[in-house]
Amino acid sequence: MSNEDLMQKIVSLCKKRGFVFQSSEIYGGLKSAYDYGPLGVELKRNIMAEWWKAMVHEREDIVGIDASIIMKPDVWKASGHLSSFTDPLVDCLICKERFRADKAEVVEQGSDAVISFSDKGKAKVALETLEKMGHDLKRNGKEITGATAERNYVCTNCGSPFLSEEKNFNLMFKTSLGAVDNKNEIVQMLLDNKDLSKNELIKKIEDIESKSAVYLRPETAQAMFVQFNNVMNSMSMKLPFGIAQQGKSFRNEITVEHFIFRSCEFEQMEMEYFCYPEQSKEKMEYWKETRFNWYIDRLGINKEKLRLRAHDDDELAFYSDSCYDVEYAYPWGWDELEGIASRTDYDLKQHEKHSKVKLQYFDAERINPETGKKGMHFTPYVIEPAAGATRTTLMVLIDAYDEEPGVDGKEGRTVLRLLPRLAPIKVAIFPLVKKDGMPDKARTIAKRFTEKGINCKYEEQHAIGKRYRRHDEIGTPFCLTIDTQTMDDDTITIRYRDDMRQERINIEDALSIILEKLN
RNA sequence: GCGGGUGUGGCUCAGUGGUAGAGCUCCAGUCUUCCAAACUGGCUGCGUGGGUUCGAUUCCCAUCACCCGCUCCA
Repeated sequence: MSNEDLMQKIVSLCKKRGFVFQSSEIYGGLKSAYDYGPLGVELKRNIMAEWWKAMVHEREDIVGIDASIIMKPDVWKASGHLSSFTDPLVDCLICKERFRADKAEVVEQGSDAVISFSDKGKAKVALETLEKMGHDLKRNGKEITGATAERNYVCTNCGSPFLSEEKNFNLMFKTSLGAVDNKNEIVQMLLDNKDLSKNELIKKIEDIESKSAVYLRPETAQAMFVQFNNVMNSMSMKLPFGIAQQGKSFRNEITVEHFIFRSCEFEQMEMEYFCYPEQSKEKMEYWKETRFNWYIDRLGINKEKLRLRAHDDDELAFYSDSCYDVEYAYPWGWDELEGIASRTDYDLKQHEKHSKVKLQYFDAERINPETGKKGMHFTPYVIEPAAGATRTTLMVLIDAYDEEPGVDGKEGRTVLRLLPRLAPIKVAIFPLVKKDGMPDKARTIAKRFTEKGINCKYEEQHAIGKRYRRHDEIGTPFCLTIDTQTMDDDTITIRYRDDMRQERINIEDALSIILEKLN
């Protein structure tokens, strides 16, 4: 099976069996937006619950929060997202290349511009385009000359000075808080300033808009820095300690791709681990190992398909002193699942600077080198394991997908070999046939599972074989079947998804056997 | 954003300038006692908007979405 086929099959299975649907499908769909169906929501929640269990419940040193998605814009000014998330993008009108104006090589305004192409043919086509635009230029082989640089940069690809206007592309979703409509104010400003240039007017409109502008968070991390004091004080946290959060984040991605892998609305599982500066190296080692192993031990992912990759120096954000990505071998290649970044004391210090509120830790035992006495305030360093819940869900589906060919003239089957703990439905309970009191008996048994918090599904339609195969396809690890013998001696058959093996067991034992296999 | 491809019932696909079929699924019934059984009957569709035409699912244009590659990815 080719990799492209695999992705198509996953996407198709997701829709067919109720894992993931295209958002707003009946209206033609919305780019990069997906809805989780009845089984998808179970799977995603199970994955996120595993994370929460491992990162919060099972640990003394980490606590969770659930912050609001919209925060005061000052947060994003301090974090740097407002400025660095805004890229001035320009399109080349000749070669169609899109590039960042601030990253283009600087040239002298008014100097001669040479537009060059990889071959004569492309140059010829470009010359025709330019003629249609009303420019009379000369072509010499692969190059076109005679144009003048109108700005202090030209196209990074072909050197053309014929460019679109700079468009500010903000990676954060902007909206406005409050029911007030500022259109009147904008119109009045325009009427009052008819003599201003276009750029000056844009600036003024932005000023008006910014009064009510708020942003959807592009990451969950900032709330954990902003609430540092509240969490530390209310929970009496002692260094090193962590704050964890799961939730939706939003980014106006330039390119969205690979189904739910990169989408504008996505879900994160992030944790900020605060520590003494001198501990940060050791904690980095600890977290990258811990997080890597989580995928193997707690999600049951194939070890061979996971790797830990250190960022090159040129990949590192300026405030970060080291960063590792947990990557998975997706059908399209190795790609990111989680980033574990050492962020130094950058974030807390930024917020301290902007909010004028001290975001520091007080250690009563530590000797302050300045005074030589016990007791010292300082800004902790932070290690941030930031995982994508959405892409983890996709990865789990891909990793679990398997097809078995049919043997002895029997139909082949599709199996999701999910770890039982992650399966949307843990147990399916069937009456062998729909009569002789079997349905009632089966329902009674199903109730005993749901009462224990195990997601259990009763089903009676179709033939028994079809029910088994359908549950293989959605990853249900156990099927229990009630037959005539059950009515006599209270035994049932348990059928295992992975090898289709069947065993006859007592009803009384079913619950404990399955509970054991779920842990 | 660029280039290429795709869009036909729930799924996978076929097909035609005269409003469409198959397999599977689904629903009802008969029958069925363990791995997608059989039989009978039934529901559901040409992504959207324009244009050409007597007539468009088919041709043209636009648009939306998805896939592949490039670009981008704090």
